[in-house]
Amino acid sequence: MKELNIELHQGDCMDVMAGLPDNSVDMILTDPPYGIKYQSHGRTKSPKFEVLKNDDNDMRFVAYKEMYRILADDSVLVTFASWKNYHKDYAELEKYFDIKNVIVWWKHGGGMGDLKHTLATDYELAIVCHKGKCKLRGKREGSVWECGKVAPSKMVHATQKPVKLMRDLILKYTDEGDTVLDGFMGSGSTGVACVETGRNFVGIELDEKYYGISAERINEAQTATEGE
Amino acid sequence: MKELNIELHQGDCMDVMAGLPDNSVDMILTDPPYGIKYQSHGRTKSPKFEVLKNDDNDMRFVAYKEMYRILADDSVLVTFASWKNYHKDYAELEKYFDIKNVIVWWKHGGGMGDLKHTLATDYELAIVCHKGKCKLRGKREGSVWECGKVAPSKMVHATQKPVKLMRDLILKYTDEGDTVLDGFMGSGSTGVACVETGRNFVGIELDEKYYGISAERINEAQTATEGE
DNA sequence: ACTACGGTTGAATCCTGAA
DNA sequence: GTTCAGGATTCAACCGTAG
Repeated sequence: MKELNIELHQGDCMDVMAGLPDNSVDMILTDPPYGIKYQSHGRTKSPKFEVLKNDDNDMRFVAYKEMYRILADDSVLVTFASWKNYHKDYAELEKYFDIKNVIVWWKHGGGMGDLKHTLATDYELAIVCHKGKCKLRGKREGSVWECGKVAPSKMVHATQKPVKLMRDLILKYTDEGDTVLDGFMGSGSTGVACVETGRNFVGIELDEKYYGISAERINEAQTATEGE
Repeated sequence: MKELNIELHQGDCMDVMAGLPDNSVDMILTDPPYGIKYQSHGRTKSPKFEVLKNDDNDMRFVAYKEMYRILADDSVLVTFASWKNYHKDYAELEKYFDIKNVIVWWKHGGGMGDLKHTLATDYELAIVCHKGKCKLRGKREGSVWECGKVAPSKMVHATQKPVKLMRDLILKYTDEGDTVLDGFMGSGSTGVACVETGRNFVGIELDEKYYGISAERINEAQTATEGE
């Protein structure tokens, strides 16, 4: 396999993105904090994961604008949302992009909270934003994608996305050798998916701990795919 | 089975709702025009169905406020949306209601449009809005509901919802003998589901033709369930 | 290869009290 | 008044281990 260009940054995504040229990446696939101060596992005492850094609306909204500049024409930005913050992200993204699809990631499995009065929320939304016209690779598909979530014992980040889901998205919107950007790496699933599918990757993470975890996971994926 | 109270009105839903007392219905289940000037089957010449009447944002937004008044405490309004207008409805409904869930109705099967550049949208969203606290009947459930769509050959309305879907929603949020309101009847599926589940029904439809179709379908359902 | 069983979990929600 | 933080609560599904 041709050698990939993997470029990781620890720091604020606005600072790092400022150094990236216009129209320079072929896809942006990212999962910013939703602005809900999510405390994983409902525990405030000895939580498994800390509350996320950068967890406010303005942060990601400013980033979306900068991402539009960096993204190449005829490419997509895919960003995640829950039904509670979706309407805010939609209204913001609509200013720059053509929103052409919203994919429902059906993750199955229970929810939490007041289950007498509310249904368990077992999906998240992926907003597909076009800059120009990005053609879809592979076979024709619907907008509800079933994919199991990461097993709790294997979780290294509170809101970790499955590599399989990221891989499917990358395969749908890019070609081999393209470059993918993730401004909020978290656990680094996007980067791992890039390595597995032969895409170059630019990853940014503010939190030192998660930067380290991301780098390690991506490195492991590179070792695993060597000699293929 | 106890005799049901079925009350159908042909006219503007604002006019009819003005005559309904506060807190007088136990659920509102409705599917207003989405404000996207939907022309069924992509045809502008000799379309199968005409462009819907009442198809603008303001109409349903004003109606939502009036519906809040009519709805009893500890009950829900369930209204449908697509991902394209969801953010507008959400922002409006949030002013009056507690939005507690958004159900994804996964209808399977392809959509239309530019399939080289967009995925087929094969779901719609049902926004569950609480006035007070409405408890859920039956077993605990997730938020993605699979239900096949109405066969094209049996369609009598451009945006017709399956009776099964409406029945499941009614069973989840009401008890037998409760009263359900639909301010935008369309094909009358909500009314048919009420008859089948033993709920009283108040239905309103502006369009004369669809009012007739609704009345007929509901009437047939009543005949079919007689003697049960 | 499978099944059975028990512990753990969840982009949550409610309530109370402090600031 | 209103916002914010902490602790209790939730249960079907999933995971991991044993047999």
